[in-house]
Amino acid sequence: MTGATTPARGRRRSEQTRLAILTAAYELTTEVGFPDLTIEGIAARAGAGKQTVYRWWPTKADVLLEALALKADLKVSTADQGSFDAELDAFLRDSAALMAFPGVVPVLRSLMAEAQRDADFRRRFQDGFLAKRRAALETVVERAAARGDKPAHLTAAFAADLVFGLIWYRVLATERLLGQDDITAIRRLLNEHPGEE
Amino acid sequence: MTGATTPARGRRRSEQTRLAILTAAYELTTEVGFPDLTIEGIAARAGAGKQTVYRWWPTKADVLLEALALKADLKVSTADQGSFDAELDAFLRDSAALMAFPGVVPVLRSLMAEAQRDADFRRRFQDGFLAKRRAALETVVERAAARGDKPAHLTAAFAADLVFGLIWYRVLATERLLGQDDITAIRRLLNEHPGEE
DNA sequence: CCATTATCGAGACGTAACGTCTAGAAATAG
DNA sequence: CTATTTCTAGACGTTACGTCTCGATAATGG
Repeated sequence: MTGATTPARGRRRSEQTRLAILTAAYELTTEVGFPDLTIEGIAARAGAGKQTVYRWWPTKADVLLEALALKADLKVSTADQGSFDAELDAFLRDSAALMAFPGVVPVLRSLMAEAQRDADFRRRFQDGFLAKRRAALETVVERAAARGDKPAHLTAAFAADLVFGLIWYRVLATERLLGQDDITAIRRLLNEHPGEE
Repeated sequence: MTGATTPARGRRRSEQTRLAILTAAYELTTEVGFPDLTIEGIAARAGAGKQTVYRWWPTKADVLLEALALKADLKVSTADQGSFDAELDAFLRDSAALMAFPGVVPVLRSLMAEAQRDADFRRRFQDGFLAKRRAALETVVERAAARGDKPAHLTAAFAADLVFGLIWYRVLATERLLGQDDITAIRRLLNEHPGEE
């Protein structure tokens, strides 16, 4: 039913308008903050009609979620680097780099906050962002397991909970960002081998 | 100036009304959710005037923060148990128990979300909740250090980031709560000793 | 080349909650 | 009894919401 059907006739969606809306949303968020961000404001700044925004995005948070992908480099390194530790290091550096993008941290805060308020957006945020990041890190751990490189007792899911937990807690509850010392500490922690088994 | 002065004359603040407001806020949140929670609704349910709520609390989130302390047992065990591992276990069990209180998880989500939107509340939430929890866990780690019980390379601050990171990430980004297996995994991870130094 | 269809910008509309403010009753202290 | 403070109750203007209407603009199909 809802397949990739119907090229359809009629006027096509304007890519230029789409980009203008995403850019306006991202910039406005850094200027006035997410709570004072309004669909009306986004449309006005983008030179678009309010209806145009409502047609394509259900909420302002969804606009911002898509704008994030446009503004920041969301690529994470999962390439085989030979060892678990090297791939973990690459992953952590990429994550730190992402959050160094101007405006990314406030946007991440806003999106996670909105995910607590709106159950529908929560699902879209999970699928469109959180799950992808998790999958990347879990890939690294699972490859380590296949290689016989993985510390005992460390599951992919638990490793992801730990790493993303640390990152998100820093973002949401503190002012400290992920630094080189943190990366070192995480690598040391996840690479330790208990004597047993 | 703003000391603990002035017993003052005039009518005293009604403790009964205060409790009615806190209870109403807590119950309403579980019923309609934080976004649809309104000061008007709280006042109406409590049989209080809107002005009475505004007089004592700056935002609805502050009402809920105080209601949380009223409804849930916020005590965390930091008593000396002889070993780092035993105290860590007690702390984690207490944390899991707190979140098993009915309604606590949704309230925690709402408060953390609100802390992202309102910088002033963010500070009050830090001081009135987050910092206290951190201090409890850091006490445990520091006592372990004094005892010579603490794993090398583990700082109190980093341990707190890890543990609270895991807990909060679970609450905010997943549906899984802290279980016995998680407690076991954390204890194992934080008690491992690298060979060096 | 014309009818059809979908998108576009612009803005009017009723609704809902906001936070402030006023008013009079109730409680407490000197 | 007088001054002071909190209490419930509700009116008030403001603001953004999401929906809806409108005429214009593009793209397709016959």
